[in-house]
Amino acid sequence: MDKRPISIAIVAAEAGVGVGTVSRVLNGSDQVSETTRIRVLSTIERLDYRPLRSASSLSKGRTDAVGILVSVITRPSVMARLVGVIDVLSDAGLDAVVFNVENRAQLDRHLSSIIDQRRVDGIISISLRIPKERLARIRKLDIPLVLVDSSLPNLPCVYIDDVAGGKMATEHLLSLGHRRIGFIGDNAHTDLGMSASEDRYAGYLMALEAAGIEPDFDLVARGPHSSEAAAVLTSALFELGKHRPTAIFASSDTLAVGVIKAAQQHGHKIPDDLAVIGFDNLEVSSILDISTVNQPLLESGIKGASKMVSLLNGEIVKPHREELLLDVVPRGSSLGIERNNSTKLYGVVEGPHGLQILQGGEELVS
Amino acid sequence: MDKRPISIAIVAAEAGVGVGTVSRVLNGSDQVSETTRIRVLSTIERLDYRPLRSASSLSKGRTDAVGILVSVITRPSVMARLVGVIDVLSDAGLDAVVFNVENRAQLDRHLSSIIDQRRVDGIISISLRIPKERLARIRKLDIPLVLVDSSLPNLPCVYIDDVAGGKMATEHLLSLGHRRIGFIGDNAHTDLGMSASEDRYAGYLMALEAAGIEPDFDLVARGPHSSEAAAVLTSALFELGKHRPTAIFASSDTLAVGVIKAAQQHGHKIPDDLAVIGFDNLEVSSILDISTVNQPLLESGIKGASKMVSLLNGEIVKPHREELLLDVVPRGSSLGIERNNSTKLYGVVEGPHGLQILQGGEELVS
DNA sequence: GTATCCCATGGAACCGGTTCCGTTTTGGGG
DNA sequence: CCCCAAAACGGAACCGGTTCCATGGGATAC
Repeated sequence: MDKRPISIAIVAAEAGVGVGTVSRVLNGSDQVSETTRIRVLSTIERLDYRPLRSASSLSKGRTDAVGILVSVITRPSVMARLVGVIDVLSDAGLDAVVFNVENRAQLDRHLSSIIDQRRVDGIISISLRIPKERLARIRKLDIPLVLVDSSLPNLPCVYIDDVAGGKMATEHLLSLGHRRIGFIGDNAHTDLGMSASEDRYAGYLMALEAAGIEPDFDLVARGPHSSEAAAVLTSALFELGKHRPTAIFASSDTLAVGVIKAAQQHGHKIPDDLAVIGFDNLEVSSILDISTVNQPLLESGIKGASKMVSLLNGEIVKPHREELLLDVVPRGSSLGIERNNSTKLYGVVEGPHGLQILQGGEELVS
Repeated sequence: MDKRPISIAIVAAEAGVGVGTVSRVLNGSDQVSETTRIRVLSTIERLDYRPLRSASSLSKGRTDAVGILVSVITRPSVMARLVGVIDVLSDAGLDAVVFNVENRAQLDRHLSSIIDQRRVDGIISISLRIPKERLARIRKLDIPLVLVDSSLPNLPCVYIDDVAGGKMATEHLLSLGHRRIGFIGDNAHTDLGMSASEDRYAGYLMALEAAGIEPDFDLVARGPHSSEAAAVLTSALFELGKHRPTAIFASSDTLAVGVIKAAQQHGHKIPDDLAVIGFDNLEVSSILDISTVNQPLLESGIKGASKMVSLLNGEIVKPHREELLLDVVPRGSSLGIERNNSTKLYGVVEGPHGLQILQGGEELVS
């Protein structure tokens, strides 16, 4: 029995060639004759040789891995971006090393570990604000950095205009005739710098002002990013009695779900007694028929990761900073038109054991 | 300007010590005098030296990284497990390299890349069935492998008894007096081997049989894993008229959401006209008050990753194979008792700009 | 004072690929 | 058949840490 795993030297000896040749075969160099290539490949096969990634990394001077810093990964919106990032990196042959960041301490810890251990070739930050001093260091060390869902000068990034989005959402409610419009958002996350909710709030205020409406801070409420919290806040708003809002802009769909749930518990009809619009266009808002502001989540991940791939290939990143567009998706929670939006998408057939909807695309292959 | 990054040799020369000593300082060996340690550390600081992970990996013979194979990452249940895994690995100083698997081809591609490039020290598989031939290879090569949400003989794994869970869910509906109980589940994913839905279906059949009820396959429907699909299937079941089910067991909460939505669209009251129970106890089922079977998702990830950490440390994995327990969480969708479950968890206070719920735990630190 | 032991230390060998440079082989033209 | 350019190839040097072994020096014991 061979004690140590097969190395390139053993393969070379066994195939009767030099180590350089084996390496060239492995890396698809065209400096190898067809005969030799076949001989080497068959030897590799026979010995079951598996090159060691870290050795390759050491000589090549790169890890072929990208660190992904993710703010509170469980949020569906963050999740969708992450999926986009991972898919693109995989296709480019890059490892996706994921770091979950839930508070400032973790952010610092992971950042310094990434930077100081030189374990990855670049960093993609999702929905996070990198602290100034870390940023300076990353820049000085020339570590490729791409921001997804945030924006900083002179850095490649993919972002949206949350202020404009908040304005659009509020204008949608205004256009339906509402004047007492409430806002429910996240607590300001000063530690992680996730300012989306506050930015959307700013847009909300702008829209009100443009409509000549004095903002009523009794209609504004903030809490943790959960449906439950939003439900509680909404209940509190209902205690205003006849001064309660006739419409609510929730700074994310997750919150909108809670708003609607609370309204129903109080016996209020959606949207007649309370119109609701959310933000993000999560899957849940589609099924629950919640109006929302659509933002391209998956696409933001895809575009961000593509920029990283370009950076690592030494190519020029085409649109260095890229703003993705938003659009209002009006649904039943504000319009009151129950749209039977799904029925025609699927064909129900008789299966061997009951009804069945066949999957589309690749799933059919199996 | 120094062209090349600082190496350990430069640090050693600058500090007037040998490379061995610097390495010992870096690795916290106690074979270094305090004076020397301080001098080396200050030199490291001064030169801004950052050790290269891949070089260390090469000498040490390990990567300190773990590959995580994740089946369709976007599913909330899978997501929760992943979070648990990542957190534990991070704490153990291990990199989490995530591979998203959406079909059989991807599974094969990622597996062979992981195995053949020796890029990670171990593999954690979440909700996937590893193909037999790959498994044999992994075993032969002695690559540590831990299964989360699946089970195979002689492998460390964390799993649940889906059959028992399906039985529990169905028994819950039976205990409420229902006799015409429908089942809505996923299409069988033979390619990825995610058998949870079918296993739960088996439990459903067992419970019916135990209750002396002949299964009615007209009440059984399968489709893609989405609320929309479940809604369509539910609508189809309603077309049975007076033969329609009085209760439905949905093999996951995501599907249950669609079931409820469809019922409401048809003007049916939950749970009076239709009782519903889901599976997984996702966040959404809590806010929408959906009865469900709780399984410890986060915990499964935590336990699975812990086993991996033990394996890599050469320790004995305590419970080699671990079954996590399930329990029925009865909620309004089957019982009809609207539980006002959230209100008392939060304290609403007057904030500077409207109402506010303060975050709990670590968020308060900032 | 000297023998002994142990702790601290320097540094060479090593991990397993990649790359460059020098040499050999090949192939085609004269 | 010979010559020369180009292609194919071998292998040493190198990437930057870790580890083991040999060595030096200080403390302790006698």
